[in-house]
Amino acid sequence: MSLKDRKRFEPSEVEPRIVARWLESGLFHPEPEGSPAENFSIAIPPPNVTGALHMGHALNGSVQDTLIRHARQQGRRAKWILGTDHAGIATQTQVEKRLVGEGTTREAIGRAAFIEKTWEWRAEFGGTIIEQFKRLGASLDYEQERFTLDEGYVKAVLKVFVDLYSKGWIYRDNYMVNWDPGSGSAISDLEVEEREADDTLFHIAYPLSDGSGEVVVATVRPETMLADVAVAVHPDDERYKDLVGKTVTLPLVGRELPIIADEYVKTDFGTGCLKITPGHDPNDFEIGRRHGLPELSAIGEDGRMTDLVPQFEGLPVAEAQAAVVVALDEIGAIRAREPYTHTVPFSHRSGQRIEPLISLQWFMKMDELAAPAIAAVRDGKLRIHPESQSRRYVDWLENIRPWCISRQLWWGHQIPVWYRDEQVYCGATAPEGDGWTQDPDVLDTWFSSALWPFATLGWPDETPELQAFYPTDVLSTARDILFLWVARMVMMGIELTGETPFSDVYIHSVIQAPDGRRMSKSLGTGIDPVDLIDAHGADGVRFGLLAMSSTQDVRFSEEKVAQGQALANKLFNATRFVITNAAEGIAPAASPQTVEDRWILSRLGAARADFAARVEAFDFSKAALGLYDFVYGELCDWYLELIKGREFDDMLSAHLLHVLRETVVLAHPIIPFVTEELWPHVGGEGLLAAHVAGDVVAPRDLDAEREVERVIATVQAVRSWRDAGGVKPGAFLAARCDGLDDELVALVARLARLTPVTDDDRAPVAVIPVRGCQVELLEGVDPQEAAAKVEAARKALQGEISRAEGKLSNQGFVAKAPDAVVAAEREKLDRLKAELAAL
RNA sequence: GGGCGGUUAGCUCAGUUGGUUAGAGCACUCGCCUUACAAGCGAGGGGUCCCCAGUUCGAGUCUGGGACCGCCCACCA
Repeated sequence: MSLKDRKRFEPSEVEPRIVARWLESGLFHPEPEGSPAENFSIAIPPPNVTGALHMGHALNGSVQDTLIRHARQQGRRAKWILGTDHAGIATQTQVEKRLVGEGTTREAIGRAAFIEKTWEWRAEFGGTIIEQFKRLGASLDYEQERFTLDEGYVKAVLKVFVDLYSKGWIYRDNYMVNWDPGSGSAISDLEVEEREADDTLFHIAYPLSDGSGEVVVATVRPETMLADVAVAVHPDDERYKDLVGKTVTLPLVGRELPIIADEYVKTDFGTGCLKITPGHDPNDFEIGRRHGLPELSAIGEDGRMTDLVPQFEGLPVAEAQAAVVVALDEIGAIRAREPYTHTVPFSHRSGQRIEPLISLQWFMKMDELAAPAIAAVRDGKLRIHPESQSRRYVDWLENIRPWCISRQLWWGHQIPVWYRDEQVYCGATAPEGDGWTQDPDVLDTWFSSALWPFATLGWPDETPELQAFYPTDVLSTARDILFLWVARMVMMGIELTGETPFSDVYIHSVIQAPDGRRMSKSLGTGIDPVDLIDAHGADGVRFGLLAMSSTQDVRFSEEKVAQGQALANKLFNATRFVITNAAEGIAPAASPQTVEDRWILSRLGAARADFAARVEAFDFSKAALGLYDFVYGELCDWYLELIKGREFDDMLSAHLLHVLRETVVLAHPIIPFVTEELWPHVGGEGLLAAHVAGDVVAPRDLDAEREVERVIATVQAVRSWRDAGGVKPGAFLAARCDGLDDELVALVARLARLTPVTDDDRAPVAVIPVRGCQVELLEGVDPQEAAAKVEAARKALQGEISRAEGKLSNQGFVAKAPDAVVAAEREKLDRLKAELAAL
C-alpha cells in the first residue's frame, strides 16, 4: 500500500520488515578497525541466558540503543557487544526443577550428565531474550554473540584465576561464610539481604564452674549454644570485672567456657554478657580469632545438627532449637524469654534464611584491587551518572572485604585446582600424572562477569576487536549491581588490561509498578515489555521508558508509552501530508522563502543541539520530551499549519522535505522504526540507521523566531476571544490588524480565520492587544460577551500592574536587585499599561 | 544506627545560577470530522509548591528543624 493511503502508522506491520533490513545490512557488526578513541562501544549487561525481557532490560536497552545510534549518526564506528550470562545459581535451579519434574535429581544423574542437560536447556531457551531485544530495535552486534561459558571465555576466566592465585590474591581458607541452605552453597555478602523477623530472645543462665553464682546471656539462637566456646564481657564492666578469667559450665553440654574480656561487648545491651559461638556468628568468629578460641560447629552444611552433641545430632535447625529450649527448661536454665524483632540475613537467591557457618572456601583479596578503582573515580577517568552514585561506589570500595568466590554448584567455571594427597596444583589444565582430583566447586558467576568488557572482545589474546573497541565508552545498568558487577569490572579491568574498562557509568532508574510497589512476577506487579510492544509499538515503548526515566526510581506509566506511540504516528502523518502535497521528483533542500520557513529551520537547529546535549548528558527524559515538543509543538501545530495556505511550488516542496528529513534523522535514535520507514519518502538513501548526520547545526535566526512567536501569540489570543464569544469555528471575521506587517497579518488571518480589512471603519466589537500589536474584531463576537471578556482582561492586567508598581515602589527592590531585573520590571509595567490603555 | 533521594495540578513528572501571574503529558470541561493524523484539532478549568522557623528587596528554588515515603549501607547478642 502506498504511504499516502496509510492513515496510521502500524508498528506490527512495519517493525518485522525493518528489523530484517537492519540485520541483513550487517550494519550492527562493525569491522574491527580504527581506535577505541574514535570508535564507540558499549558492552550490554549480559542477561541471564534463560531469562526473559523485563522492564529493566527494556529501559536499559532503549538507553544503550539511543547512545549507540546517536554515535553512529556522528559517524563513529559503533559496536554494542552482545552476550548472555550462564547465571550459575539461577540456571542450575531451573534445570534442577525440570529434573524433579522428570522424576530424577541432579545427584542421581551425576555431574557430567547434569552439565550436559544444562547445555541442552540453554540451547532450548537461551535465544528468547535475544529475539526480544531485536523486537525492541536494539542494534546489538548479533553476529558476535558471547556467552560467559563459551570456549574463549573459559580460557580468560581460568587465566585470571591462575594468575591471581600465583600472585597470592586468591587463597583457600576456613572462614565464616553466608551459607544458603536453599542452594546448598556459600554466597557472597552482596547476595544477602536483611529482612525483619520476629524471634524470641532467650535469657539463659550459665553457672560459674566454682559454684559461686551464674551469668545470664541472651540469644535468639539457643541451639547455637552447643557450640559456645566462651562468654565475653566488656573489660570495663564493673559488674563482671572479677569474673574475667573464671569459667562457666555450659548447660546441657558440661564444657567449661572461659569468661573473657572484649571491647566488642556492649555494657548497655541485654545482660552485658555475650555467649561466644565462633562457628555460627560472624562477630563471634572475629572475637574467637582475636582470642585464639576453638571453632566448633553445631550445625552442618546440610542444615542439620552435627555430632558435636549426640543428643541433638541430625535434627533440623528449627527442631533442634525447640529441643534445646525444652532441655534447658527441664534444668530451669531459662531465666526469661521476650519477643524480639530484629533483622536477619536471607539469601537473595533462594529466599532462605542464611546460616552463618565456618566453611573451607576460596577467597579473593580485594584491597589492592580496590585502590586503583577508587582512584579512577577520584581522578575523573571514570564518571558515574548521576554523580551521587560515585560516593556509594567509593564508600563501598574503601570498606571492601575479601570476596568468597567459590560456590558449591555444578553449573559454572570449575575451580582450576587439583589435589593429590597433600599436594595442590593450580593451572589452566589438569596436572600430569594419576590420582589428582579437581576441586568440585565452581566460581561465583560474578567472577566471570567481572571480565565482561574485555573477555567478550577476545582478551587475553590481542585480537583486532580488543584493539578497536576496548576500552569501551559507556556502561549502563541498574543501581543494584553497582558493587556486584560494575565495581568488580573496574577492578579487574584495571588489574588485567591496565585500562578503566569504560569511561562513563550510567545508572538508570528502576521502574516500579504503577502503584509504587516493586515490579515482580511473584507480586503479580510485573508488566511484560513485549506485551507493551504489541500494544503500542517498539517506538512507543522506547520513547515511553526514556521519557519516564530519571535520576531516581520512577513509577511506570503507560500514558508515556502511548505518548510515544502518538509521536510516531504524528511524524508518520506529517510526512504523509508533505509527500502528498509536495511537487513530484523534488530533492530535499533548505530553501526558505518566508519568515516561517526561516523560523522552522532555526527551531530545528535548536532542537538538534538540545537533543545532542541531552543524550550526551545522559538526560534521556529531556531528550525524548524535547523531541516530542519540537514535533508536536513547533513542526506540526504551527509550521505545517502556517504553510497550508501556500502553493506547493518546487522551493516549498524542497524545503518541506528537508525539514521532514532532518526531523526524521533527529528522532531516529529514540524512535528508529517509524523514522526508518519514512526515510526513503523524505529523500533518504540507503538505511537511515547507517546515515551520518554530522554535527553542524545551522545558526539560530532570532529575528524569524521573534516574528513567528508574535504570530503565534496573536493567533492564540484571537482564538481565545472567538471561543469565548461563541463564534463558529469556521467563520471568517472581518478585522483590522495594527502593528504587524502584511506577511505576518496574512499568517495570523489564516490561522485565526480573519478577513483583514483596511477600508471598513465600523467600530470594533473587540480589541485584542498582544505584544505591541492589536487586532480589532469588527464582527462576530457578541458585545456582551466581549464586554465581559474585556472586563476580565482588564482586571487581570490591573492585578499585574499593581503588583509591578508595588515592586518598583519598594526601595529595597530598586536599590538591591540587579539593574537588569529592575529594568525588565519597568519595561513590563510600561507594556502592561499600554495594553490596558488599548482595551 | 548511619547515609542518600523524594514530597509541586486528579495521576505521572519538569522547574537551570533565588527574579514575569509555577509548567508539560495524561485525565477532566466546552467546541470542532477546519482537505496529514478523531489515536486528531482549538479553547478552557484545575496548584496553601509537605509543615514550621529563618536568610533576602524578593524563596517552589537557599539555611535550620520537623513529618511522611522510598532506597542503600551496617556485626548490638
